[in-house]
Amino acid sequence: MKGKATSFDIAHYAGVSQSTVSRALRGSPLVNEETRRRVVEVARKLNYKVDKNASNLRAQQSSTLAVLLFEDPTSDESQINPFFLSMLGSITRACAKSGYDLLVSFQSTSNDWHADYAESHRADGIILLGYGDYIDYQSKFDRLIDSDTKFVCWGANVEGRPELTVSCDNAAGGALVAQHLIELGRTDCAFIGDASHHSPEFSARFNGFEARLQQHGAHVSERKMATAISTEESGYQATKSLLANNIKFNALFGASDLIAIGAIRALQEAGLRVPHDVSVVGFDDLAVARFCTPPLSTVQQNTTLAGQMLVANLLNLIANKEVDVANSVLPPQLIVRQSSK
Amino acid sequence: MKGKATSFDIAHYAGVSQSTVSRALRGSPLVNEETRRRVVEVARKLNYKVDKNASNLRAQQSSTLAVLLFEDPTSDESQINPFFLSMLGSITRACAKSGYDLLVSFQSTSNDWHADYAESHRADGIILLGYGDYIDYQSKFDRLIDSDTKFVCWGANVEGRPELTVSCDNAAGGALVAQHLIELGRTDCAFIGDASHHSPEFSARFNGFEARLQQHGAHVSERKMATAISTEESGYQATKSLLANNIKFNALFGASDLIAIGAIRALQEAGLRVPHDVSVVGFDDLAVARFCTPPLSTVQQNTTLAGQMLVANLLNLIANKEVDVANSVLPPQLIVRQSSK
DNA sequence: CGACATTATGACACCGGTGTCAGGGTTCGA
DNA sequence: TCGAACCCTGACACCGGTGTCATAATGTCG
Repeated sequence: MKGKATSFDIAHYAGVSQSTVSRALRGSPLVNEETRRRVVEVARKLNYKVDKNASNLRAQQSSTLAVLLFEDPTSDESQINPFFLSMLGSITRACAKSGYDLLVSFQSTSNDWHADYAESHRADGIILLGYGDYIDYQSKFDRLIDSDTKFVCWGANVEGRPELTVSCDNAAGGALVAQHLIELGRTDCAFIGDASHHSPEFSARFNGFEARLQQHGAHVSERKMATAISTEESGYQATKSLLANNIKFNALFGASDLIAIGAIRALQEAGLRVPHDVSVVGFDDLAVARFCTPPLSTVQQNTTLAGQMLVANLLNLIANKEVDVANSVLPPQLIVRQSSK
Repeated sequence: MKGKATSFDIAHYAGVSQSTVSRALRGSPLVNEETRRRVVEVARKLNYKVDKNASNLRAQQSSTLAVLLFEDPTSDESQINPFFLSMLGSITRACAKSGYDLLVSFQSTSNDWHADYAESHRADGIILLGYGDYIDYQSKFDRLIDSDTKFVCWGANVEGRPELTVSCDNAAGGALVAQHLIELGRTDCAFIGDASHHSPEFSARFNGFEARLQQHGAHVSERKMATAISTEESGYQATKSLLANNIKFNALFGASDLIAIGAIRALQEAGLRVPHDVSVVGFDDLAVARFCTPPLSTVQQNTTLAGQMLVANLLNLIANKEVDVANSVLPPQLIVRQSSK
């Protein structure tokens, strides 16, 4: 036997037609139990595996999903945000459970990625991951919708299409942080992140935070906000610039854990004690949060659930079934550790 | 135009045959420049994308690699070892650079994964990642070799086939740690990990460590060794059991960062100060290492280079080209932080 | 016992490309 | 003017499955 065995080989050895082999192996009820046993046996012996390319070509589907990871072009090329890595892990598992394969790809935000994966039939659907520029995305969403590509997106809302998004309730998360700081009596807050419309997730966190503060007569003054992307370095620099301008505060909310960790470094370098002088809270609950100094209070996003939800919703879209929109906004959870006392 | 455009559609609108379309789009020198321009133009307008399934079927290759991640069945299901996640990131990038797609899959060690991905033509080659049971692997390697599947493996050696492995020079890394502790005058060492043949990487680290110690008249006594897999919890438990037996030491080498971080927790809980009472060194240089308390001294494995090497070697195997065996053992680098003073 | 339903199977077209081969048209040298 | 060489193009078989349709074999019932 040269090369791999085909269904014709199996047919030959089992003394049936190729059609019957195909049916037998896919559990068609049209084939006699006895015949099936014989076919399966021969297939096992010849170590036969269905050729996915042939099968997918004919069936016009791929049993494959694609994950596209977008990275902030300004962030460090070599390091991938651990939050998305953890998400990737849970997506992979969820895919496996559903019998789908997973293609992974990194895309720089500027890339002309389009709907390539789906249009070339490499994947049945696409999952988009990344903190990114909301404006820039919208046109790409349109392109995907135009070409009737099935996709779901983490975080960013697709205008008028709630079924395409799975996200954490960022505003509720921000509110949890505010509530926590209020209870600690630390309402003179700084915010490091990006409250503008460029970053829908960060701004939602900020808005929820600010709204809750205002309910208690506090608020974040413009002066105490600094812009950062989700890296330790960026959080460090942003905080440093606040301190350099001699801005005072007794609490700091970092829009992501990496930002908060960078902020802590800046604070400590400036001789401020965390949490004694400044309470710090992050967002994400990365594995790092537990181990850093001091252990970081943060808002946990349930990545396992998020991954399952993304995959489940995408599969529903592909099957033209109803998507559970109500449960696609995941509840965040406050994790209090030493950094906020 | 219902459904996606095919090469026949392009042919129709460009006024040429389907064969010419195929040739034109793949840059065949057989096609006239003027004709090619016309075809490309029409293809762009109709938003045509080559169907990968058809193309792969005919060409009998997939331009896809698969990564199989093995996890210790005893480790926490929900958390993926960050070291491999980081590796995954660099592999993804290396793949993209070579124009290959990447399939990602998790496998429990017990799984009957076999050569499925390659045999069903879903991937041209396979990358194996994971700390695992060496014995268990060997039979699976045989299976892969038997079916002539192209694969490379991180860490574990494939008997007599050095071209199939990319690894860090674990022994050299262990030696670096020993040297460092010797210079600190901390030669009364504990080792947490697995020095048995079950874990080729951990035992290589231990052996290099022990050998260097012995060159300086020291060594690790049997009593000061405890077995752990690569999780924080396991490192914590193992260290705790040593301490419970009242074993004393002034240095501790954790076979991985997660182990070392767990060890630090156990030490601190027991009232021991790191590094004042015990110097702790890990292995991997996870992102966490920099942020934990105290920042962890460790041996860095260059995951970026490792990913590139894995992909490059695999592509060479697929193309039946020579593999750069000499450079497939990557040099480790000692990173000294506070945990070892 | 003939009409008809039921079950199991084979033949065959088809999915959308790729590679081979044959042939039409032009140019160039003899 | 004729043939060889060259360039470009189209026709067609083929990759390895899947789904449809036709049909043979067996069973059921009036």
